[in-house]
Amino acid sequence: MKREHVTLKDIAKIAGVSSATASLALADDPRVNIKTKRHVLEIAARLHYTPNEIGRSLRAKKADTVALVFPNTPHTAFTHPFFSELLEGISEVLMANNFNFLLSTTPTETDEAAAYDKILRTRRADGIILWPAPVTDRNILRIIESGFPVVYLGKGYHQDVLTVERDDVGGAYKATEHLLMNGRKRIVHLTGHKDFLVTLDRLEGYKQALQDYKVLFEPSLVIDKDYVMESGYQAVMEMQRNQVEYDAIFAGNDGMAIGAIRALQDLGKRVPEDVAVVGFDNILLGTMMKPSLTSIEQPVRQVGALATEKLLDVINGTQSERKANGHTFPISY
Amino acid sequence: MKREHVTLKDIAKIAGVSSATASLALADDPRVNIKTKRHVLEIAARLHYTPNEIGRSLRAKKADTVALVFPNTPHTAFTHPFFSELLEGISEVLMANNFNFLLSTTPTETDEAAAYDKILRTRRADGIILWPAPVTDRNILRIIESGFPVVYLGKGYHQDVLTVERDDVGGAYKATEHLLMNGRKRIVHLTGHKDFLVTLDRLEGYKQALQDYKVLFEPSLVIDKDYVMESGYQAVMEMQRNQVEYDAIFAGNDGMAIGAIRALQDLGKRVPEDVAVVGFDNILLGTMMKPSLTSIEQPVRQVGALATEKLLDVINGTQSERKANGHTFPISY
DNA sequence: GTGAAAGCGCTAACAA
DNA sequence: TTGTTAGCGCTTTCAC
Repeated sequence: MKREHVTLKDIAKIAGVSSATASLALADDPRVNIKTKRHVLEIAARLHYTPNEIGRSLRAKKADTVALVFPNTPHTAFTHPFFSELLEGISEVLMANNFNFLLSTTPTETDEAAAYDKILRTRRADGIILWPAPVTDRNILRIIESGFPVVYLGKGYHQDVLTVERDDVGGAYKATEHLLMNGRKRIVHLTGHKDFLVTLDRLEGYKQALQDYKVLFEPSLVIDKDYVMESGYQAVMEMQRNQVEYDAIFAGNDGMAIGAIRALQDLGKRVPEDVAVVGFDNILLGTMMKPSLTSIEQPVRQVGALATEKLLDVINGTQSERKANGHTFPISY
Repeated sequence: MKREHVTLKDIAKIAGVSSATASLALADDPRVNIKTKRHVLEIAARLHYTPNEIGRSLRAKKADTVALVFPNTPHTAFTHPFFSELLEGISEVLMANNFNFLLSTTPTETDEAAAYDKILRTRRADGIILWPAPVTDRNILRIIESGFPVVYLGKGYHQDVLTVERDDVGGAYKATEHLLMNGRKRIVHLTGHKDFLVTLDRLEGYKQALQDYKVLFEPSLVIDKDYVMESGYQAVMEMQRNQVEYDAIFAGNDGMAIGAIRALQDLGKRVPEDVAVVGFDNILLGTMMKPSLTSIEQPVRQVGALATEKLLDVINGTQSERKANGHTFPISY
């Protein structure tokens, strides 16, 4: 018993006007007679008329929709700790602007190209928010060059792309500095996937801090991991087996930090007395742990919101589309 | 330099056929000559043609899109621990079926009605997945009665609605039983918002277990809270002030459990020796805490996936739309 | 086997 | 001030 949908034509017919007039009336166009307008509006309200956006989209050649595209692989998945915050920031702005929010995930990274293309060509969305891709990903360039409105949530590796990024180098510098100022000398750094720029940036910040504080950088203290909680745990266990000596850990994200702390506890080491640990992201759960997790705050929600605002500007033509438009968020801790 | 879009007409013109034939060729219709077909397909591929889905939607009167609607309020927000898992389950099924995923949030619960209506009438989506609403919410009924394909992620309070729910009573029963079997007698229950059915169900399971184990239910041991980590912390502190005696806590979710554990630790109580704590949701972080959090597993991802599959069945007409279609997920721990 | 034409719901240019 | 017409891109009869 699916009710047929009430359309503009229905309204027009009942009101005894043409659909053009009805359309104008609903758009509150000054040309249409005030009485007719009221009449039309009254009928529309009574029948709970809402314009079919598909029809409107086809006509206007825009979808009033923004898509977030990202691969749903373990390390960039939904379960990524701050992913939900990002969604929240994006969603807020979109809803406030009466835009729709399309979520597009791909099972693997290689399918990403297809997903981009699809969004691009099916015209289901007017713009795309891109999740940071591996630096090796060449698809990004294609999208950017297509002229389609895009905002990239990371460091732009193309002059013309709109970006919103965080100061990962600076954040990592602060984290490391914090440990150095507490007198730590042998600071382990647990990295994420090395093919992400974020990872390289955090490593860079770590190195810079060491250098500024005249502590020799020791490659053996950098453990390549993958942003997963379990890896933090394993890293500590591996170091135990390899008899690595260290008095602090700077983890590439909070997940690894939490895993590391757990491992340290299981080994009977005291945190932070024996080993101090600093994370990155400042997820809420860190504050409730014992010991509390020291972490670098990531303004993820604001990143999402700002990225969306900038994208909408481009879509609405409020802003010149192709300009170096990078914006770096400061990171506090 | 926004490139104009390549349309079916373009393909047809270049191929030297009518757009009707081009359309049939692309749909692999047997009527069209194999040679023409190949020719058309070749050109389409070369020009990277993808049908405009808006046009197609308008014609077909369907959007190939499913919307998830929920209020973005603190306790049902994105940051809800298992929210991301739900998204993942939904997303997986939708992408596999070439459906689009629309995320629709509302700033307040009262705006939800508007959001539903909008989705319903703008025809942007063919079906809706409904986040569990407060039992007091009357909007749900309107949607259900509208005949629009809907699946509700909770206990149906309408005979005709398709639901996917979890066995919250049973889960809470198990959690409480676990504590009782460990010899605990004075078990505190931290509840979530009382106007959600989940909350009432968990309370019910708690009561049933007590009864079955011949432990007197004591209303003063039920503390009304709101599923937020901080509240778990506060609850313990309040009980301390009020000199409530207890030897176990069954928290309505993991967040409150984690908060409670932290408070207990701050008060110098040992977990689980002095006070045993059981949570609900089994979020990943619980396993990395020290002490590890005992929790009731929620198959949230599967709930999302199943809900989506059932909804697609309804949309595709694979399944009779209006039938008692409840499905209860078993909960393990 | 192919093309012409109609129409999904909407809006905008143009006429009246 | 209102109506007529056309067309966004697509698919689907119905002729040929």
